Amino acid sequence: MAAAGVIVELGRAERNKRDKRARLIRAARKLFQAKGFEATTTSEIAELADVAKGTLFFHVKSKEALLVMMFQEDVGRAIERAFAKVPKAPFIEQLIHVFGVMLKQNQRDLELARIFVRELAFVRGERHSIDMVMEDLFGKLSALIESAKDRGEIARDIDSARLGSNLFALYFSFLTLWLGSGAPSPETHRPSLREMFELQLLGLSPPTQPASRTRKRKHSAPRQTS
Amino acid sequence: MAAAGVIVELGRAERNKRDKRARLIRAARKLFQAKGFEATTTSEIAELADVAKGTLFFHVKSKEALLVMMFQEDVGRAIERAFAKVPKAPFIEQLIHVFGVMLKQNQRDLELARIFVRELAFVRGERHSIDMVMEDLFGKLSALIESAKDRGEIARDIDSARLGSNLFALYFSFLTLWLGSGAPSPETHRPSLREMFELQLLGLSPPTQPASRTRKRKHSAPRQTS
DNA sequence: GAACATATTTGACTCTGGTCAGTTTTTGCG
DNA sequence: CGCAAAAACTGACCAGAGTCAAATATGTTC
Repeated sequence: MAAAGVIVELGRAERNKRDKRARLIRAARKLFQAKGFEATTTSEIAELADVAKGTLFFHVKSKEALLVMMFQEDVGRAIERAFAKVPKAPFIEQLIHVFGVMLKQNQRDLELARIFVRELAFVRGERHSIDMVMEDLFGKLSALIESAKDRGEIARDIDSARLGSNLFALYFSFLTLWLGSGAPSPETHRPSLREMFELQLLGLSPPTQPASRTRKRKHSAPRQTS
Repeated sequence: MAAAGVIVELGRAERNKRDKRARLIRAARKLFQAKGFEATTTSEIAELADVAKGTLFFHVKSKEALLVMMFQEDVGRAIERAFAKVPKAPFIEQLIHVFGVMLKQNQRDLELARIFVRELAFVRGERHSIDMVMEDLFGKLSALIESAKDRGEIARDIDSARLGSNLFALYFSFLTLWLGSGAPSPETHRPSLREMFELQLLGLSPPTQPASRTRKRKHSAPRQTS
């Protein structure tokens, strides 16, 4: 099949099946980013990917699914990036850093982000993918929590996975509400992500050392808004 | 207008403007519940409401908006119901009760609930409505928290509004994830809503009384699943 | 390599959400 | 009233997502 001869004439034909999906996503990305989600038609995507419209829908369930796949890649990369250089700072600051990166990622294109989040609760069919990314994030979050335990910032008897999932839940709601009221910058009067995290973390520090119950402080962390 | 004569011939004509919207929502509800969201066409809704399709879109922005409005009513009512008889029990139980009612409400029709949640992050345009319901819920939640403070279950220096918003955030994420994996009953291995709440509430009790730091207990609340 | 089975591709076609120019109704005012 | 401006209404129309029967490519077996 890939022996000597025909290397030029192949055009559409050689690219094997596994590529198709990637090609479609790439085409979709380019168009979505250039013209926006609504303004891009599935026919255009198919054309740019050099396949017929029917083929597109043979590989992908819907236009939205395309957007979700594309975001999956981006979010995955954002997670890598975020965890690649977690600051050596109090746990709360590390959280703000990590989720700050995620937030910034979404901020790149509000329309797309909004649709992505919207579809999250929907993704029936594609069993894995989304869960993959989720899995990954949760794992890394747990690790972060574990080391916070080592530093004595968080009590040992707290379940890391559980705490990670709560923190993510807070982030997710914040993101949703944020996108819902479509403001590019931080936001209205709603509590900030930092405040939400602080409240969750309150009282999770170990009882060991002296002055363990440090609740009274209104805020405490150094600046660096979010 | 409504004097002696014409009472029979009036058909479409008398129902004044304020009714229109309600009529449309009622028609939509009937059809959505009978045939499902996708299967119902906007033409059908318009017909059942006895107006032209164009009129429907003059009053309502989109098919989805109709669903959201309808759910708004239902959710509002569910909140009333939930807070009408909050059990005289530990705060966590009260929470489970309240959000349990909400969850059950959504369980009535998974497809519709899914779409409702999906649109929540979107509702641009209709400034109020959704926020109204939100406002209401937050207020009632705060009150609940306040009385928990009075009972000494929660420290006074915790901001009620803030805690309420965190609890809601946890609920919202749980609901989204729950609907996302479309299981009518509780769910997979994901943490339960109760567990999420417990972790948030951990360490928020006042330092006053003895044995304040009750963390070690794995679970603690009396049964009554959710 | 013939004959059959299965997987992929295609584009004409359908169906429906949403629009819009034009018409009817309501309102405001001298 | 008479009349003009605004609001509400209408249904023919359109664009574009998603379908499907037929065509083609790929794989398998003897």
